[in-house]
Amino acid sequence: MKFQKPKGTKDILPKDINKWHFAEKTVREVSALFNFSEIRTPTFEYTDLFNRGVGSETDIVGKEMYTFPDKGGDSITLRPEGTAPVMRAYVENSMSAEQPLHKLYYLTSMFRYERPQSGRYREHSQFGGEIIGSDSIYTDVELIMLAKEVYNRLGILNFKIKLNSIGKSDERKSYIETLREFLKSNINELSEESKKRFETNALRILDSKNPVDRKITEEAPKILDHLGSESRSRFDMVVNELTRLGINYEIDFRLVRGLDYYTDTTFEFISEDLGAQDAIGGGGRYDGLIELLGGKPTPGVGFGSGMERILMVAEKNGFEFPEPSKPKIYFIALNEDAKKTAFESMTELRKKNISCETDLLGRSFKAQMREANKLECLFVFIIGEEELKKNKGLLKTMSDGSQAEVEFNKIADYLK
RNA sequence: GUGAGCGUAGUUCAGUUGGUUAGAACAUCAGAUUGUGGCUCUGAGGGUCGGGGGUUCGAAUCCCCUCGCUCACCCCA
Repeated sequence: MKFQKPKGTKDILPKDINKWHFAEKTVREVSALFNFSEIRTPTFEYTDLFNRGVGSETDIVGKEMYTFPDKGGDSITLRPEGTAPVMRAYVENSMSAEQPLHKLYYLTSMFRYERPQSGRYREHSQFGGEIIGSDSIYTDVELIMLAKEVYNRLGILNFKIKLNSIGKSDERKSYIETLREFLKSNINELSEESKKRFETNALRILDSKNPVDRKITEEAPKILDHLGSESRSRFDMVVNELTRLGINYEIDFRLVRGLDYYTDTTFEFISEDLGAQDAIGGGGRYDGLIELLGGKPTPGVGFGSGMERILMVAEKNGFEFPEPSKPKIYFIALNEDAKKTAFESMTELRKKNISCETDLLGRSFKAQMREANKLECLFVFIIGEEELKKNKGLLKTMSDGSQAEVEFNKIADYLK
């Protein structure tokens, strides 16, 4: 095999494409239902956007980015996540001047240089939503509802919603001190990774999968108990509203998220039908991000959700995707003149939005019939020498085998 | 970056303690009296057994290297 696709990428072949089309259509329909508008940003950005926006201490920026110098010497990075680019576009295009509130969604590829495994690719497709300009608790709630609706429409019902709040930046800072104080006595027992994090990003020790780490952090002070009263009551209001709307969730003190821009509410959608990579979506508030990127202080909240993972869960649940459309009528032409006539008729039918197909391999009558049958065409239109003489072809209905003589320019009238 | 498992036709897989031209099913294509599909029957094409090196009279099978895939760690969607 001479050429192979790069590691962690995939070809989506025709036999699978209808699943993608349906999932994408669902995302767009539900987004419209919630009055979200699509935004498209470039596939690559200047590297600095992610260094500043996502945080240089995060793993995504620290070790997972596709970064390279372009021919002019600028450092370019393939977009590893959706929020920072959208916020950059929001600021750069002065979108706040048009209207105070924006509800945006995207559906596009993300790139991360990681070792592939189940549910993880180097290029993967993500849909996400962002609400910019409001700090209302209803924005948090609405995003969760949006994601949930998309999942539900793809037959995904058995997922958990995990919630937490990591408060404002100063609250988080002081909590981290509290956490460090607590961990200090056990620091030697922590995993190597967590030891490093003790200095750089102690919060992340909470979401370590290492059993020893987890045991130690089980008894750690909870961030929810260390929030200011405003942040705490805001979180309670989000939770109460979700309860009122009948949404099931669980509060998880370990849910701290790996991107630096998050504040207050964080949430994740977890499916038990996946392997180790079990998050089908996640997000949270990022009230400081826009200011960090040079805009006016503006609140925001958003989430991202992996299309491959969504499709995996949908398939595992046996969701029945709609069948791809088949040509309605197959033209069997038995000689050159017949072929010309067939193409005239097909041109007319296609103008009328009727899908049709004919043989392009010069195969026998029988083989063409088989092909029509395999394509599940409802009709076959046969043109041979006799038909050309009569100026009428044979329209065969495949379901019952009946045939009728039909003029070449009147076929559409007979297709019901 | 670390670890484990796995690479045989398009696909799913057989392949006996190393032994002759590497098999099956499905799929593909072509026929089964001349211009008619599904079912059935017959036949055909398709593999440098991931690649390279080694051991051996002889390697798909044993050893080494390499590439790839898969899963897990890490991290995240």
